[in-house]
Amino acid sequence: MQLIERAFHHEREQLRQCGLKITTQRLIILKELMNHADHPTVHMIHEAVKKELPAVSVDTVYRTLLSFSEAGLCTVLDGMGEARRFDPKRTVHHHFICNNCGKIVDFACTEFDNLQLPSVFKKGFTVENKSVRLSGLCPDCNK
Amino acid sequence: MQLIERAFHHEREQLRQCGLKITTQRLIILKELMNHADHPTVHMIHEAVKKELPAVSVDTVYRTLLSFSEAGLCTVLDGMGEARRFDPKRTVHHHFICNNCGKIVDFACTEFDNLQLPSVFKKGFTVENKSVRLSGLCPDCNK
DNA sequence: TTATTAAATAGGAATTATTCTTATTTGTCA
DNA sequence: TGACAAATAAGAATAATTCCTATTTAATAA
Ligand SMILES: [Mn+2]
Ligand SMILES: [Mn+2]
Ligand SMILES: [Zn+2]
Ligand SMILES: [Zn+2]
Repeated sequence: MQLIERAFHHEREQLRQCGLKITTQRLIILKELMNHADHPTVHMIHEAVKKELPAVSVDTVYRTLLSFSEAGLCTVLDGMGEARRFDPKRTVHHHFICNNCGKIVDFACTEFDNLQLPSVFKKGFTVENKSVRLSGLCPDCNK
Repeated sequence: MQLIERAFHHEREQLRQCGLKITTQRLIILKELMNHADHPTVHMIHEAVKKELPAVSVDTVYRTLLSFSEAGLCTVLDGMGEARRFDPKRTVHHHFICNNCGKIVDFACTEFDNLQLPSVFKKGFTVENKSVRLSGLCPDCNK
């Protein structure tokens, strides 16, 4: 555990800032998540983490990634009929999802970001998230 | 089956226009779907259909609703980490999803509908669907 | 530093949504 | 009416996610 002690300065600091207890599992999971620009699933992160921590449980990966998203360290992309995907990109952006291969492509859309919400949501609702979702076929799947 | 023979004129016509074989199951499932303005799940439709057709299988409801969506008779709202929801509303609209109770609220957003897609998608991609997704708390869940 | 304690974890079972398999039934169309 | 492809029922299989419980561990106060 000396290795862990020495490294993971950045991860350690992020957890501390979020008030999350610092555990070996969390440090490694956080580092793995930040290494994946491709919206990884729990399964992908679990596989990667097992290389450094063979006994880590799938439940821990789930719990940890969900607590990261609650803490604002990442976001969750629910659905697509498939497994939940996690997104380490912290800046505002949107997603195109390929209906054939499931690939997720990030894009920006400032015009949309600047749109006012419909007035229905002015009262009573709390809108926590606002995003554009495109779907269709990616260039690879378009033959 | 005389009842089915006589009624379901509208459903029968819709199936015919889509080139879908007309079966008792499809007629009843279609009618039920159109009765639900609240984005029903497969389970909800299955329960409703069983009242008229007790032996209908869950697999048939799945298969049928998916073929309806392929035929354009409805759309599928994948995800939310929960069960797939089906949407009989045929006009362009968008959704707010309550993170607490799961309720889905329709809304229109013409300004968004009129936005140009980012230029990334001009070449190579085929964008089949384009929508806004809001999430947060609905008035009921906001205490 | 050490003892205390609440939080985190491993491991596996349970749950739930969805898909698959196979034998049987049913529309469609000639 | 008869042939045949398509649709269905029933239940098994698969996969994602959550739950349960005994054990371990990080934070912190003495
Ligand atoms: Mn992203
Ligand atoms: Mn809708
Ligand atoms: Zn693709
Ligand atoms: Zn709600």
